[in-house]
Amino acid sequence: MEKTGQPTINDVARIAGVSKKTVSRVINRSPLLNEDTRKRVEEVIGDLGYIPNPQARALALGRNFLIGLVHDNPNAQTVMNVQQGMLEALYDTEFEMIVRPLNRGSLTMLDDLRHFLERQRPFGVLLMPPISENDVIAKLCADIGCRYVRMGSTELDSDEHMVASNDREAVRDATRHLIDLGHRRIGLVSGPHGFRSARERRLGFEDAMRDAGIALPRSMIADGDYRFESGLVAADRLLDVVPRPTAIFSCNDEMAAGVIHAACQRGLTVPRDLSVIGFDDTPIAAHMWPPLTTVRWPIATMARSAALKLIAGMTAQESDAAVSEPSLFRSTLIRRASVSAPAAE
Amino acid sequence: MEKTGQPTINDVARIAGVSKKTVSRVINRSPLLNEDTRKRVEEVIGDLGYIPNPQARALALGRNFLIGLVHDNPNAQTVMNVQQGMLEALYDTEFEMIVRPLNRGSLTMLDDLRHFLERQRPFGVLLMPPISENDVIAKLCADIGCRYVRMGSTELDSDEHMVASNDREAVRDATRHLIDLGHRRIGLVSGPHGFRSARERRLGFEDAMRDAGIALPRSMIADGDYRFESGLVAADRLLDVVPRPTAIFSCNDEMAAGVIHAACQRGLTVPRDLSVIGFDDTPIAAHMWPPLTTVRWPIATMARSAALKLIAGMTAQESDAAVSEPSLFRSTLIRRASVSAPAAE
DNA sequence: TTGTAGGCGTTATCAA
DNA sequence: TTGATAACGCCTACAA
Repeated sequence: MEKTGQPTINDVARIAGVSKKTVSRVINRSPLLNEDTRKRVEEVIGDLGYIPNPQARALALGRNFLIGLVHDNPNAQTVMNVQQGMLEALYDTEFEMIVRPLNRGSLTMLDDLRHFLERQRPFGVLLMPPISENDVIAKLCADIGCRYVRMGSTELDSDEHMVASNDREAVRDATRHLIDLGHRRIGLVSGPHGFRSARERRLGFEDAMRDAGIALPRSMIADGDYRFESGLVAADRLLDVVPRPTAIFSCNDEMAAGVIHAACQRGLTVPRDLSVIGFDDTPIAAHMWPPLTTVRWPIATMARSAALKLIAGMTAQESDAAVSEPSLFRSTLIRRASVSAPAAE
Repeated sequence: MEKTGQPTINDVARIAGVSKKTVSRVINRSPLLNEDTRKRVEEVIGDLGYIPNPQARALALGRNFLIGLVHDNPNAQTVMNVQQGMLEALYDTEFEMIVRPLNRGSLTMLDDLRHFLERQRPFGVLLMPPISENDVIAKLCADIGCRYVRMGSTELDSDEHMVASNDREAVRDATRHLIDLGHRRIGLVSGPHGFRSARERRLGFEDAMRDAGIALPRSMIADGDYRFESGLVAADRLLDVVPRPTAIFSCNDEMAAGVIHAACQRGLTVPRDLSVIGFDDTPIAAHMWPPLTTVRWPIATMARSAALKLIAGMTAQESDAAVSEPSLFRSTLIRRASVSAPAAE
């Protein structure tokens, strides 16, 4: 039992009257094993409550059982959803989740990541947007020899390295919903420059407006950074325009909350005076007043799928099922109370 | 350089012309080392880009460099804040954060945790409320020999194992604020049974009411579970009471959002018809309309301090500074727009 | 101040 | 189908 109190493979081998290697074979489900031997060893394992030491395995195998979540996401709920999805995939496997936030602004970001990967040598990493959009980062992972899967708003990499959503199309649909209701002056609160998702969503918005033959003056587009305050400021700008927009599409829910906040501050009523649509469908969307019409972004499902891709072929039960994890996920419009037809003028 | 491409301690030793042990001493900052030798070895380390293999160290030392975050918290923002605080403490150390959610409802929860601790053998774990309140869990950690620090709403353990906030007092102050403004019919949306924080907060509420000599009928207390929906339901019950309460204290922000939601659904205006106070000061508090008066709970700071306690004495720069991490943190009232004096009747 | 020998718990190699 | 032996990369004890 040694000093740690934990039984080791040696204890099992000795008591079962077999060699270490045989025990090892039992643990790793080797096919070439006598049934009787296996039974006997498994019994001893059960009696002793033996648990293979992950550190020792990691050393011997040259890789550990940690899946890293690398992110630099401003939205807490989004990060949590991703964590939850990952953990679902990792549940009942030998893998654990290790979280590594990165600071996009920092000059040392790349070094930080390299340092993390080289030191910790995780089995694989899940790259969250917006970091996932950076090809340099993906290349760094590849060079170091660390598996990776990127989550993104469009396909940026080969299937095995990618899980994507159809943001552009989803936003197009959402915008068309506003247009169908009769809105013509529709404002956009965009996401930050450098975010691929921001670009895709903006393109979707522009698609819909163009398709409907509606002019889109520059004054109807205000830049945001996916944070509440930026939504507030952007909405203030848009609502200053005369004539006022009758609807605003915000590139995420948090900024949409800012938009509604700004409207309330001016004494406007949503949706009577202003319709608002967000993106994400984080819990806040359903919780705010009025409940927010938004695009449901299946980020948790995507993360789960991404994690399964990462460990594909490593787990007993999944084998190649995981290889066929889907790579494209559809976002859909969730209609709630923040949208109505524009008031007659 | 071996097959992995990574240089090992052997490479460094060979090239520097010293023994492995000497290199090891350099890595671990052993005091008994010739300055020249150290310089020479460090140079080789730099040239090679050598990084000690954590798995090998973990095996040799019998412990790894993972700090676990064990939680079963319904609030995403709270969990993220804790993660952020932990990571701040772990920044620039050799420790990494590994996240382990637990399912309080599940019968296998204790086994799950035991399994996690025995398999992974984290260096230490941070226990978040509400599971941190469970003495059985703390005992399990102690028995297994895993360091732990509990975060809680009152002192549940000795200083080295505890980081606490003063919820009862903070809620007493918040409630008194309502009373001072003239409110007499004040409702309470409580937290779930079994949560120590829920109990402390409720006691604080009752303290204030009793101190002010205000009767507290059972109808003015509605049970919640810290989730939005429960706040909605609880508020509906409270607002059905005749005469209506003029203010509601909610034991967390998320439920407070539910309270405001319920009020809006009835056409009531906050704070004119109903004052609301929450607890936590999560971002949603400032983002909702009207901005929520709430109690700021310094959970990220607490988590940072807890993590520092965990690794106290393990880091070079901190040495014993971390031992003196504070154990009690004060929550304070943040006044925003969801509270006013009650309307004249 | 530095080096040698042995061990941490597991897996891989290759022979039996 | 099994087992002896040698890695894996680092650390501790003890010796020099």
